[in-house]
Amino acid sequence: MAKFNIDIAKLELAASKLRAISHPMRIAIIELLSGDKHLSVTEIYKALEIEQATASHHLNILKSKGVLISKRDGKKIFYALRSNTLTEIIDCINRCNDN
Amino acid sequence: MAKFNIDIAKLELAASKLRAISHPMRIAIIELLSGDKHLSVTEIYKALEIEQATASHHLNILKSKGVLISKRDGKKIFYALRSNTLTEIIDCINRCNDN
DNA sequence: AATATATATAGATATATTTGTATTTTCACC
DNA sequence: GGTGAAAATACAAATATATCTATATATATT
Repeated sequence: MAKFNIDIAKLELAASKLRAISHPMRIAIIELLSGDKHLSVTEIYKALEIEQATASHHLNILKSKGVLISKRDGKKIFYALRSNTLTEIIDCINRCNDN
Repeated sequence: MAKFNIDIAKLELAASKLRAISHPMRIAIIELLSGDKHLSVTEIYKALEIEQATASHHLNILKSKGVLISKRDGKKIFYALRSNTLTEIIDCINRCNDN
C-alpha cells in the first residue's frame, strides 16, 4: 500500500475534462459563447475564422466532455455553454497571470 | 474587424496553463502536494511509482508554468504548490462529474 | 579529488492531437 | 425524389507530448 492512494480512473477523468478546455481555439469558443449565447456552427467558424470541419471537431470535443450542449433547429445546430462556471475557471486562470 | 476580437497570445497563455495541469500524472502530483506539502523528487517519484526522469519532466512543466515552486536543500530539491487555488480548481472539475 | 546520491537533460521511440481536404449525413424546400 | 445548405465524419499529414534509457550535472561526504 502506498502512502498515497492513486485512483487512475479519477485522474484520467479530471485530466480529460481539463484537456477539453486546454486549447486556444476551444477557449476562444468558450469565450465566444459566454453570456449564454447560442450560436450555430457556421456562426462560430466564421467568427473564429477557421475551417468548418475544424470547428465541428472542437465543438464535438467540448460537447462530449460536457462543456457544451447543442440543439438542432432546422438545418442549423446551435451550441451553448452547459454552465458558466467554465467561463469562470478560464477567467480565474487568466487572472493568475502573476508568474 | 470581426465581431469577436481574438487575442491569440492571451488564448495561448491560458491554454498552456491549463495544459500544464491537464495530465493524470501532473494532477496526481498536485494532489500529492496539496495541503502545503514540500516533497523531494525522490519522494514524489516513489509515491507515484514512476521513473525519476519522468517525474522530473512533469515537475519541470508544472514549475515552468508557475504551478509549482522548488527549493534546494542540500542534495535534494523540494517541490511545493505555489498556491492552493490550483487544488481548488481540480476539486471543482472533479465535483462537476454530473454529465 | 574520488565517490555516492539527487536531480536534470538528451535522444529515441511511441503515442496523441490538430488540421486540412474530401466525403457523407441530415434536414428543408421545391 | 432531387437539390442545396449546414454539420459531421473519415482519412492522411503535420505537429506535439510522453516515456524510456542513458548520460550529465550538482551537491555532500570522505
